[in-house]
Amino acid sequence: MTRNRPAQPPVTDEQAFLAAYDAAQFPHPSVAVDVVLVTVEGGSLRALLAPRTNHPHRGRWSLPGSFVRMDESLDQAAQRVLAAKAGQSGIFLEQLYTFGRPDRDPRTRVITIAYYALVDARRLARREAGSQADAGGKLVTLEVPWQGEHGGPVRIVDDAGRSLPLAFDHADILGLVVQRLRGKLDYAPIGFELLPRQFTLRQLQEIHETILGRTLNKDSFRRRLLASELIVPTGKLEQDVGHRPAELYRFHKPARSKHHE
Amino acid sequence: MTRNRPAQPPVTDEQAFLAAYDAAQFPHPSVAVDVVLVTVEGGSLRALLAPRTNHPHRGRWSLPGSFVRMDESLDQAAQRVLAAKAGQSGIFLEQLYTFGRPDRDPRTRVITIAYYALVDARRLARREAGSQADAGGKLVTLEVPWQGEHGGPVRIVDDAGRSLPLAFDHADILGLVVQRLRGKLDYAPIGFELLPRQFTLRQLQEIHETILGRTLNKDSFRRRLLASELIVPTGKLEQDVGHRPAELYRFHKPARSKHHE
DNA sequence: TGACTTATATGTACTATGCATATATGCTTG
DNA sequence: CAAGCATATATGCATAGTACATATAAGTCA
Repeated sequence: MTRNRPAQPPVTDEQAFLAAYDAAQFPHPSVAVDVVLVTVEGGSLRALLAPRTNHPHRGRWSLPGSFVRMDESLDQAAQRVLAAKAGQSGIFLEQLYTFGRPDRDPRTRVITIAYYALVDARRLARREAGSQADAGGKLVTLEVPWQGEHGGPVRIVDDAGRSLPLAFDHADILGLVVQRLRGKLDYAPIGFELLPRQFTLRQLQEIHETILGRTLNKDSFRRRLLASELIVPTGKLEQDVGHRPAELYRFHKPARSKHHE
Repeated sequence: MTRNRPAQPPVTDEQAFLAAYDAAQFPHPSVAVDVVLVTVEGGSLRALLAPRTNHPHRGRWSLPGSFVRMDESLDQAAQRVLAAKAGQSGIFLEQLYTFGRPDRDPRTRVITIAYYALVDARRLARREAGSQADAGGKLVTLEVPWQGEHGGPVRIVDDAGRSLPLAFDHADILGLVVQRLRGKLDYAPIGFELLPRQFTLRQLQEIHETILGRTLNKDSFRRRLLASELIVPTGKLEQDVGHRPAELYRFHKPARSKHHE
């Protein structure tokens, strides 16, 4: 260990340090999860946020989150937040990235594991109307000021088009969600998570276009999806559309499985 | 700091809970970083691990890691580990995933943010010989028992081909590294990180084939790389190869930038 | 019934890729 | 020093995927 380190504990051998480690003698950071609940509505990406009612960053908008309890996994903590703040369960939820700048929360050191969740807009609206589990949360529109997978923070605007201030580093978290969605879209079946069980190809294409922030070629999109065997036709047609109705499809999960923690 | 909480705090409103939150009254998990230092050598993926000398999982092999200090970022903690355990700095280092199963460490709750680092095998060998910063760490070979991006844990074997036992959930961490590398390889310039500054196309192809675990078409690989403008010819040729020498190229960083925390 | 709108199908040019073949070049060996 | 060797580099061609254009089908609505 040639590196000169500050006065910190005299660690000459890290293995010995780990063995002698006493949870009570060393300051621990707080650990939280923040969840970005994403949906697509009216050609826009939308996320659930709430204005802060207390001290740091009062009035600025922040993501639903919670500290991680000692007896739950990170995934369980994120599911708990999702259930408490949005009344949602059983939906797509995946770890995004862990944010840990020492000064990201002025009160104390808080490391947060960010998650993102995807849900059909209609289902979210139904649930939100049924119970008031939202606790002040609102769906706001995401404005992405960059193209492709360049990355960077995003802005949020309310339904009147006014820009809203964001708390902590939540603009970065939202930006990374968009970057991740754009990157995963063409190799992972995530578009389906934002639609009802049955949907038309046009609806799926609009989901993709909204996420990517650009238009797609209709024929190529059709052929690619139909050839992918990710979707199967139901034989049913959409109803009450004022023109020739399109066939309804449903998602057919691929055979290969993911494996994580 | 009490370990077991009496009754869970009466959380009816999460905002109020956050405001009333006192860092000292609530048990915090320990937070660590683990670093997977990856290199490619002799057609195999290799990673730096060390046998544990103490209590839990004594004798099993584990990744270099450290607890996160209160005044450093997660990236800084990972860099510190890399410098202390491998004598490496200024190399590619990126966050992988955060592992937090409550029982992943039998001593206490430890949440670990896993990083992976990529380095040229020759550079690693040079540095390792120069200083003995390794502290018991050894390069072991990764055996990947799955194809493509299917995912799953991996095995490690020593230079004699013997399988070695892994500590904690480190088999999962290593597996996710391989999965991530395979996924990123064809859209992110990571192959170059495993080569010296100047390299031949053949060398780069061997890096890709080792990571992907399958052979690639030589001509397609050539054309795709040359068309990508990620590499520029140096005009120099490789030396002492016993056959016609190939031209040496160097990596030319693309204009677009990444943006993270 | 016919106009309208969108879905669905077909055709064509272009591009990327896999595969095969031909040529170039530094090194090795007799 | 010349011939052979091994690999690099270049070229040609068939195939697959995609962008773009056009044609046909099928519901709705006046």
